[in-house]
Amino acid sequence: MAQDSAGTPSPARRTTIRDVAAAAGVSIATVSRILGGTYPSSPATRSRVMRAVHDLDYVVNAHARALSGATSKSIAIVLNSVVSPYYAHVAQGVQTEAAQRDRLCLIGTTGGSAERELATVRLMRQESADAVILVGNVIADDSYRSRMAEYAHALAASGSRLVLCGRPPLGPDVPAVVVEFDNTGGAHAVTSHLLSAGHRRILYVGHRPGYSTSEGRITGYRDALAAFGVPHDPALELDTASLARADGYRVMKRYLAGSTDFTAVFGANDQIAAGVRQALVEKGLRVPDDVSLVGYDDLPPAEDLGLTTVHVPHEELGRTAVRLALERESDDPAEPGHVVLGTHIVVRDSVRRI
Amino acid sequence: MAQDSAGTPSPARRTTIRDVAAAAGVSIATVSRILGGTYPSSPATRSRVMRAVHDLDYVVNAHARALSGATSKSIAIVLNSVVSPYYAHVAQGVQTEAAQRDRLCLIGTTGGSAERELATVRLMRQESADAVILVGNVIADDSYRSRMAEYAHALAASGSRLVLCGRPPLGPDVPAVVVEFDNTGGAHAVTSHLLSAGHRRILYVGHRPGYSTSEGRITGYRDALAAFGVPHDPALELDTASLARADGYRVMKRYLAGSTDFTAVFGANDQIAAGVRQALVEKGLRVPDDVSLVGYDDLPPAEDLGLTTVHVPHEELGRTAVRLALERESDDPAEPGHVVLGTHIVVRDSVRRI
DNA sequence: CTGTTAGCGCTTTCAC
DNA sequence: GTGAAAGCGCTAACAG
Repeated sequence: MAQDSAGTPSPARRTTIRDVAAAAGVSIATVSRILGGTYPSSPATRSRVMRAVHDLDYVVNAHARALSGATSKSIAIVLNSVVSPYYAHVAQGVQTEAAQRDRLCLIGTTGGSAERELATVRLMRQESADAVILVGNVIADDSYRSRMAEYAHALAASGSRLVLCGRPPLGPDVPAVVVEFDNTGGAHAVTSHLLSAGHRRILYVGHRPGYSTSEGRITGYRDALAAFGVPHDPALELDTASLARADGYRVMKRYLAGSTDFTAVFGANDQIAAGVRQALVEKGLRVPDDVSLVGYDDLPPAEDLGLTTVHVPHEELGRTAVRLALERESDDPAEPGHVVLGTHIVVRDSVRRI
Repeated sequence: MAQDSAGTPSPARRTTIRDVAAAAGVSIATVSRILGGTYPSSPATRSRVMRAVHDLDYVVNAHARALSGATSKSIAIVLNSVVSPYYAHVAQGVQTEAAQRDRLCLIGTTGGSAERELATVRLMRQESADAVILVGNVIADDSYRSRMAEYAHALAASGSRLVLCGRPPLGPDVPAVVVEFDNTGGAHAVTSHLLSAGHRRILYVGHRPGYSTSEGRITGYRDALAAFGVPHDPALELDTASLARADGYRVMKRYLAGSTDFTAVFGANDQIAAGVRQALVEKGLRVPDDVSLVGYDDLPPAEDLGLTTVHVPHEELGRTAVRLALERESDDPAEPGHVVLGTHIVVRDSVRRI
């Protein structure tokens, strides 16, 4: 009797190219060529092969294909978390662009831990991803810089590349491409918007010293103030530990207990602005009647709150990251590989002229 | 002169296990075993190998490893989009649990297109993912059922498995596991909450006939009404095309033009509720003073709006999906593989007793 | 304990 | 046009 005839169903074995070849009565080389596309073949053979493929519901083994030299096709994205709208939108952009270029998307989250980031990047290296895209805000200290340089070189050494999103560039000797937003410009624009409406005492809530994004935004704020000849008052700049709504609420509440010497608030992002708004409302101050409020990012809950804010093209960031990573493959490596995406202000209903 | 000595940098070749073996002066088998862990080896050899691995910054080639039989380690998740908070939270859960089990997470979005779903599932098959997790709301028609059965069998045939999240089960002959929420129970609970507060004319906004989730929720609504002896009035059930905020707004606005014969609104989800709220406010009706409002999901913007809603453990859904998929590997296949996750009501400040 | 060797499934020269 | 055969990098029997 035939082997494997007994009751135990043989543990699922994937149908291989060999099965297809046998079914079509051709060699595996022929099957490979026909499936590969660009290759001459007789219509008769071709249809027999295709029929076998269909009947057997054959799909290639991506691992075998990758191993045998065919360029692998995957983009890796590494971020803090997927639930934050900021990251989610960037991830969506990455995924969309990757799919359009017929590439698989590998995803890993780090929860902000450098250790998990390292592990994740290593994992992506194992998978030989075409590119590894790192997203997110970070303190650009020496430890960060050397870690990134390490990633960049390791990836470059195996023909992959590192893309940094919303993070500061690393220097010319590091083989990484950077895509970021114009934080300073956007912050300058909204601050000017407030200043034009007559506001002079503008609270900045949610600064996080050291974080490049934060530094960029507060610089725009200060520059705009200076441009309008408004003296800089450090007491109006409130730091927070995170950019979560709760922090905006907490810090604003505490400040309100001491002083109300301001007419407008600039939240470092929309979440902070939402928290600020809550604190104001609880204090009996209405937006925009009593206090004007602006945010940054144009993500939920900006629209729900009718918040004037700065629109940031998050999804475009993701797409650009993929595009850059892939296009630079054939490019000359002399190019800087640093792109800054513009932002624009979105006027809703949270600012009042005084 | 040596080959490859000229200017052109040889196209990045990844360092292989052979390089490590050579550097450490051992065979590749030894390297493989030492890196594999569970295997005896002399400390001396071991340290030499580890040193070489470190010096060369070697990482295994996941494709080669997968090809040579070592069980691949990846979980695929397929969803409409990552930017919707609903999907984002589920994805986060999947990713977290996958990482904990030391597995890579592949992600694909379909934008709701069946065609792209098919393509994505095929892609995941090529990658030989341990499991393919399909998330999201869907009309459970025959076309859907046969498509899922096809996926399930194809995946099962190659030792993988299909997991359906928030979708109806397929029947006992289809090798798929299902994880969903108790939509009916949650809807029953919030509706009862409104009824207990004295409301009798309760508008249900956002029904989508045919969608299993929607059917479950409206059933809970109707059952609760019946339990309180309130007659069912079909005119109070408003359909929408999607569950987007804009649809809630539009439908509510239209309804308000004709009638205001209700004291409470149940939004099919929080987004719908947010739109409803906007329409109410524009009409001069305040929440909860004039109209009570509840939602479903407990996702943003529920908290911002102080919305009483039903908390749904989205992240847990993702984790459970991974757990089920992986644990059933060794399990007996007789088990149904159908899990229903419970929900609970979250009382905030959008319901008033009358 | 360590080395040799045979594949895993596929692509790709090289012959025919 | 098509087939035969040589690897891709790794793991897992087999020897030693």
